[in-house]
Amino acid sequence: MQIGEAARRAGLTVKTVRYYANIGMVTPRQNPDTGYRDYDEDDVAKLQFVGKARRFDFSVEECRELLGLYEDRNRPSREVKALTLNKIAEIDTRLEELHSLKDELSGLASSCDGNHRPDCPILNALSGGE
Amino acid sequence: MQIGEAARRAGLTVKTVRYYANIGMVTPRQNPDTGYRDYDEDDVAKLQFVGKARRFDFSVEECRELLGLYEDRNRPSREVKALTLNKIAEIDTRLEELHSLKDELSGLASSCDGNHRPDCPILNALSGGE
DNA sequence: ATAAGCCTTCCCCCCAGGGGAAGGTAAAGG
DNA sequence: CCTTTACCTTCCCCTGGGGGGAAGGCTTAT
Repeated sequence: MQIGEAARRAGLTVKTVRYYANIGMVTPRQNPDTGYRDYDEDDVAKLQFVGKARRFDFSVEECRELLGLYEDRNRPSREVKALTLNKIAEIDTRLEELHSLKDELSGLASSCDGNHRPDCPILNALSGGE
Repeated sequence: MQIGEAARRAGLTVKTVRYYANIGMVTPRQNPDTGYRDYDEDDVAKLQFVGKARRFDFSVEECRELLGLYEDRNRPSREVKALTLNKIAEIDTRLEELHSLKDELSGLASSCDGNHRPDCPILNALSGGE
């Protein structure tokens, strides 16, 4: 099938699918007559796989790794689990950062009247010494 | 003072300070003899302000806006508070996304034995139809 | 004289594609 | 048979927020 239908079936944009072909992640055959990319069911399955992994916040490089494991029928599940736990740890770190950021901003916002007068504790905090 | 000391005092890199000059955010005078950028105390204060706002996850464009409010001695604090509440809402959204992402990944990870055998529920979930 | 330590502009790099131009191809309708 | 429409191709520039480094210029200290 052509790239448009493959993209539709995988729930991705044509641009994205073409990008994955360019970086060698999902490489379809090429129709020698038209020069068009020619996707089969296997390619679509890989595109769906990558699309889903991306939605799980795996980077493109991590997706490439997962795809390698996915295609290797004999790899130990340990490797996949390690990647997943790693990703969870990253998410945890980011969650903590965002939590403390939110706490600080919330503190500032609640100390600011938000009225028509120019005095503003938020700006004072931003301009104050570290 | 030269850019190096201004950067040091603001806790930023020279590259960053030069970037802020290029995009017109903090624009020092220019020494006509050497062509070097020439920062005064006011510039350093602005750099510190922007550096701090960046650490609070404000984008460069938002920093520019905050800086404008900071320099306007008569603006209502309302405007600053609105920007801050907006940023808090963004952070909340991202927090929710990351939380549900973590829940899903954690569920997958706990269902995977992580042993030497190839069967892996994580990959099955990623390849399963959405 | 030369090395160190500043500064300048200029250009390419990251990520994960998006937007759009210029041009080839295929199928359907008039 | 011709045209419109809907595909597809490659190519290049754009995003954010700078980082890395080249090539070159200026003082100052040794």
